[in-house]
Amino acid sequence: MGTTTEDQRLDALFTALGDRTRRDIVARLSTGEATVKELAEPYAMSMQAVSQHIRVLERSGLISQGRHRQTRPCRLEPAALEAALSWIEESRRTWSDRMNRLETHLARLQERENQ
Amino acid sequence: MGTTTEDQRLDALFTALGDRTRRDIVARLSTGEATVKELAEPYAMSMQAVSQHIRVLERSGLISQGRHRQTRPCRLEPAALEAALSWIEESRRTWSDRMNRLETHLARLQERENQ
DNA sequence: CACTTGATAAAGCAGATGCTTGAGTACGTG
DNA sequence: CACGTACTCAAGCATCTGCTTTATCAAGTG
Repeated sequence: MGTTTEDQRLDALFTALGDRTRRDIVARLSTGEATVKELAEPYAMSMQAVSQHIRVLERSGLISQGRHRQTRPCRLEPAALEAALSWIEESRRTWSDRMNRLETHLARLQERENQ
Repeated sequence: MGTTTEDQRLDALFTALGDRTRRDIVARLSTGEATVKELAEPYAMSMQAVSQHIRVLERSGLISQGRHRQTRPCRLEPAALEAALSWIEESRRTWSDRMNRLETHLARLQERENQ
């Protein structure tokens, strides 16, 4: 558990998702592949800026880029999303386990009081 | 859907999770409350630095701080975790829906070919 | 070939981030 | 009251980010 490499992986993942533009891009790619130009179209910023966001997303493992003619189509890598999901779910599970223990503990205390 | 405020909320959430120390703190708090001093103990950095991480987590809604004597106990706010989870699950759902459609489409094409 | 299109590379810059140290505050204890 | 403890506030600083612009490259098109 908790190796440094895994930490770096999660750093890159969550940092990548911590930007509105990049979340937009991920959401867009969840509906299918798209080229850099297509991804850049909705934004006021330059295509270079979007290209840099794509680099961040690629380094995080969230997307990958292929080659087709003069374009570089981007596609979502859902495995990376799963990694982020898993981390959150682990924390949630730990928290709710503890809540359940507290609950049963309190229930027992109350039972004794009512006897 | 997709209001600016919700975007800012998600920015804060994912950015907060994009740091190893802050994820550590969240994981630690999923097992129960802790004071700033207790949270700072495992790290080489100053308590002030940890206090600043806590501020970031608080602004993101992931944790909240109370007061008890001279300490400020921190507790996890699981609702914020759920918000992050939901965003990821939405993207995943969109992606897998599309995959299912592609699958059935390909199956149909193959059926016709085999006739 | 010259020219356009889709994209990356590189440099520069304003602003954010993660830490530090030093000072201040609030509560509790001798 | 003086002192210790648990913290926050504030300023400073190195580094990182998110963008820009200019330059370059690779793949089609006239």
